[in-house]
Amino acid sequence: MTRALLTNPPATVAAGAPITLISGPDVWMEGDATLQLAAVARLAGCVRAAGMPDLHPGRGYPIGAVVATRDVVHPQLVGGDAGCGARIIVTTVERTTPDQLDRRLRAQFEAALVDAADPAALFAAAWQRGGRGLAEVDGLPDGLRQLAAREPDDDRLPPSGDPGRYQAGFEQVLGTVGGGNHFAEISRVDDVRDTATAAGLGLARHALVVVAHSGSRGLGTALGAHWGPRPLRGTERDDYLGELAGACRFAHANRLVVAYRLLSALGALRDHTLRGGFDVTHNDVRAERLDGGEAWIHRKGAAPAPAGGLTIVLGSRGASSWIMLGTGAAAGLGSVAHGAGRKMKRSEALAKLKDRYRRSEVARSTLGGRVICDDKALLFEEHPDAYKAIEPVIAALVAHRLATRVAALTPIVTVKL
DNA sequence: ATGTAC
Repeated sequence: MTRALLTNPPATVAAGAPITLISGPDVWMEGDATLQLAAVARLAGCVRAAGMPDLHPGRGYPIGAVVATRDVVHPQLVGGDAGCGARIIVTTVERTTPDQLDRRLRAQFEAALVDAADPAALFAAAWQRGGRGLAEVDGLPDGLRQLAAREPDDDRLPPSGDPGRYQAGFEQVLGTVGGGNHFAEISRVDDVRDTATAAGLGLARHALVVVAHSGSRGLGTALGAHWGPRPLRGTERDDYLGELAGACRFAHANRLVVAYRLLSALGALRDHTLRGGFDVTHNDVRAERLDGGEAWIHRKGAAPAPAGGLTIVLGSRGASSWIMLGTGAAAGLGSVAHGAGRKMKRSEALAKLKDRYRRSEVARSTLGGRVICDDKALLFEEHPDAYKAIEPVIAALVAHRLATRVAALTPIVTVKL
């Protein structure tokens, strides 16, 4: 059965909803992950499931999966890191002074954002309007407010439910990266494959791009704890979706503040040094068209890739990220992988790599980039060796026509503070 | 992934 799952083109597995596995040559997939995907396809209301080439085992449910349901929504298929995603902003800056940049990055990420702003107003702005909301909050740095004013409003359903349940202190985490695979990064455009699309983003070879990969931090965990592991229907489902909308907007605001901090350290906050950018959420559930009807599309570690939509597949500090252009292909449920995907569990990576590398080696990547991280365990847990190779993942997405390549970004400095 | 407890 595992062998059948790993065939290419995609295989369909009996029992439960049809599953499409987006795999290809040299894409490693752990058997446990495909078993988890098969289990997901048997959940209440499930009509389709897709495994992306970064599929790997999660807690109960796999990461790198897209699950379509009718009527029922499963909060567990979004996970505790609800609203997590990636944000990029393109600059015209080409040069940095490494030591000065390190100092500036530390200063940015170690400073408190909220000192001068009213906490309740800050939380409400992020929950209600995401990054755009920060433009209206008094007391925030001018550069951040100007960056926020450039943001379009979110087109998803408006937040509802009870934000009062969650607003105790979460504004404190706005602008923080978090742990695990989250990072803030300055990277360089080193390979442009689609010049027209790249030009639309203002993206030119050698230019520096800031990348923020983070989520709603403790807020998503609180949401998951409140709603629990059961399927939701009717008004309960709608209340959850309203609160998820708030958490997703909060996560978007968080990534914008992280991007602001990177741009600030880089000295790229002026109008003439800023180009385009975009933000994608890869842990989410939303209503989308499917087979002529509407379905709830759950994404857990899968980035939306609608026809003509920009998206990003995140590399590691030892591998490039790829900006891609979606096709909206039904086979992938309008999605792509969110990254290379883990090859080793965190505990396994720590145990194996501690003996393989010195600590001075893990703070530097094979691509010449630097890592700013004070957590020794995290340096090993998130080492590039703990991840699959990115190139076969991108090649599989292209071969299955889920997206096309726009440009590759090579990490220069990765911040995990 | 996270905040907190062990």
